[in-house]
Formats: sequence, C-alpha cells, structure tokens
Amino acid sequence: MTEKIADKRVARTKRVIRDALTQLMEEKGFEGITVRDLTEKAQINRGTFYLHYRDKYDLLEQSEEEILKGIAAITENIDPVDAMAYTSNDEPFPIILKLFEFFQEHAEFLKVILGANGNASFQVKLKSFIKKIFYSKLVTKLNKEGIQVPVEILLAYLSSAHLGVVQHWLETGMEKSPREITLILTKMTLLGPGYVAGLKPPIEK
Amino acid sequence: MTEKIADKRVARTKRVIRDALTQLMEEKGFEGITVRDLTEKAQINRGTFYLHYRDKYDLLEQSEEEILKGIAAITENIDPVDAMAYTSNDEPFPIILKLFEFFQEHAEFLKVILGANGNASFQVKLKSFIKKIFYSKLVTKLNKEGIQVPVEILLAYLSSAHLGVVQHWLETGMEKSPREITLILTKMTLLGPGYVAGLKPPIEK
DNA sequence: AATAAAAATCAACATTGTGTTCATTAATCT
DNA sequence: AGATTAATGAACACAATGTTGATTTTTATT
Repeated sequence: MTEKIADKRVARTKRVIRDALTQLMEEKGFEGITVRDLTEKAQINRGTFYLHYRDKYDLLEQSEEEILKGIAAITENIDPVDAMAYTSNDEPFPIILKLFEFFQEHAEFLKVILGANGNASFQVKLKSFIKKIFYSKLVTKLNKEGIQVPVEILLAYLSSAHLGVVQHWLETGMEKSPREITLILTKMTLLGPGYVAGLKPPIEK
Repeated sequence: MTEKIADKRVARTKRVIRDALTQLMEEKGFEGITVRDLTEKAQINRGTFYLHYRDKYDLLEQSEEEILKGIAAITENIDPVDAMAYTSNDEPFPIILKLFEFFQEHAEFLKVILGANGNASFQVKLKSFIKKIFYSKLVTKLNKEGIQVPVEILLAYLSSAHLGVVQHWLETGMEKSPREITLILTKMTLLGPGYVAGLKPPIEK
C-alpha cells in the first residue's frame, strides 16, 4: 500500500510527523496548525519537514491518500452479485463489514479527519466510495421493479446515512464491534428507519 | 434575526465582505483564503475588514451563526405532536419542508459551507439540529413499542441521511422543489431505503 | 570496522500575511 | 449645515513560510 521506505530515519520522521498531525488536528483543527507546530510536536527540525512534504497541505493529502487507497482496495473489486450477497436481516453486508474492520485499524486518524475539526473534502471522497458500493448493488435491480425515488437521491441518502453512522461510531469510541454495527446498519436500511423506530409502517401490502 | 445595522456604509461593507467570502470559499476553500484576498475581492481597504471582524475565523463564525439562528428559529418551537404531525406517504413532514425553504433562501452560502471546500464543524452543528427534530418525534414513541436499534445510532443514521440529501440537492442546483424533495425524503424514511429501491422487504408481516 | 551515501540539523534569508496605529478623507445621520 | 462615524492609506512590528548552504549524525554497504 505505502511505498517501501528504505531508510529507517525517513520512516521514523514520516511517522512522527503524521502522529503530530493527528494529535494537532484533534486539538485545534487543520486550519490552525503551522509547520512549526508540527515539527515541535514531532521534535524534529523544521527544515526536515520540507525534505518530505511540500507544505502542510501536501502532508494532509498524502495521509488521506494512503487511507483512500486502502478503501479502494476493498471496494474496487466488488462483484455486484457475490460481494453484497444476500443478506438476511441478521447477516451483515460483507463489504460494509470489511470496511468497518478497516476503519477500526485506522480509527485514530479517521476519527479526527471525519470529525468536527476534520476535512470536508475527505468526507466527500469517502462518501463516493460508499455510493459506489450501493450503486453496484442497485444496478442489478434497475429496470426490474421500478425504483420509487430518483437513484441519485437514494444514493445520497444511503451513503450519507452510512458515513454518518461511521462517524458516530468513531466519535463514541467504537463500543460496538464491526459486526454489530454493520448488522444494525443492515437492519435500518432493509427494514427502514421508520419501521425499526416503531413507526407504523404505512406499507399497504 | 440579524441585528439592525444603522449605518448604510456598515451594511454595505459587511455585505461585500460576506459575498467575497462565499466566492472565495468556492474557489479555494476557507483554508487558503487570506484577509487580503477578501478585501481585494470586496474592493475595500484591508484595515476596514478589521473594523468589523477580529480575523477571518470571526467572519466565518458570524456568517454561520446567522444561518444557525434562522434554523434554530424554525426548529426550537417543535411541538412533538403537532409539528411533525402525521404524515402520510404523500404529505411531507412540515418542519423538514420549512427547513428546505429556508435552505433555498440561503442556498449560495450553504452550498459552499456544506460542500467539499466547506466546514466540517458547521455540518456537525447543522446535523445536531436535525437530530433534535427526529428525537422530538421519537420520544413520543419511546417505551411504547420497542425501538429495534440503539436510538443514538438511529439518530445518526437519520440526521446524516437527511443532511446528505440537502447537500446533494444544493450541489445539483436544487432541481426539485422543497416540497418534492421533502416528499422523497419522507418516503425513503417511512418505507425504508431498501423498500423504495425495490429490494424485497424482509418484513415478516 | 571503515567508508561512502543519505538524512537530519542549524542558522540565516527574503517574502508574505497579520493585526494594529494614526492622520486624513468621505459618507451618513440629525 | 454641521457633527459624527466609517473608510482609506501608509506605516509598523511580528510571525510563519519556504529555501539555501554548511555541518553533523545516522544508516547502509563492503
């Protein structure tokens, strides 16, 4: 995933800089961070920073890029039939489950980047991955039974809802396991939020 | 809503600064904007900016604050029974409809602040308003029929889904009317995204 | 273990944006 | 019309930026 780093010093430097980024973003958001802040927190020379990154935006991009590559690896080989294979109420969507396991591994960074001090553009990128997943699920259904709402809007609804639950899950310390949270998501999506909330389901059967 | 501004010059200055903010955020995001950028775009003296705002963050906060007050005015007087009064499949939630009408009025600013170059913390604040709406709807149902998923997660799901549709609606030029888009949202929420997508609803009736 | 190669440090530099000030000009309110 | 208040323009010290060149330290290689 990440390019192999030959020199131990480089690996260490990049690691301490990224750790500093995560910590500082949590404290004051990317906005308020200076390169000096980063290098002080990381305890390296300011010049060293510029040996590896053009500026702080470059650092952010590279950090995000790495995560997005990991997500792409999970989502890009979606077999519409198999990967989201059905899916009873008590069997989680396999891909969603895999994603939650990946999120858990990178929770520290994702928590800040997807949080209130985070980066809106990263959210958009992540959301489009999630959209892709649901789209691949929907294409098989399209033109069979009519979809009752515009597909684009349905995708916006579903991807946002799922990302929102990821954010909430990270924010509250990941109390549920990836499997548990995926099951809950599956349930809300298949049965409908209204139904699971106990609202009378106005389905004229 | 906004404090009455006595002097016409002040009103004009604040207006051109905020217009500049909206434009520049669209171009390069809040991150990259300098006070010099703002005053050049607004064609005013740089010192004049500091007569009204402490710094660019203060400008952003005040701009957001104004919007949030408008939303608060709509949401704070929610009568759980009345305001979200039922609500057949082809009657939109009144509050949601009102919100969309408000969003339409402030579309230009909201589009950028909720977009890829926008501000994550504003999203969080707006989402919590939406959560409040659904919470007020749910409390009446609580402890009656059991809710099948944790309330907090359900609220995260619903509020994120709704905010996501708002973002998509703004992003794509508000082609649907507030009433149309609210109806679609109501439908997806009450019937369930799975159902409206044509998935077999696994409801064992 | 010795040496060549590469990375990190340190100090210095010009540049740019910041936020403040003060005297002056211009627009507005009554 | 005169008093008041806002906007302008120029100047200032300060802080962060991104770059450079010389030096030291660490790593990889033989």
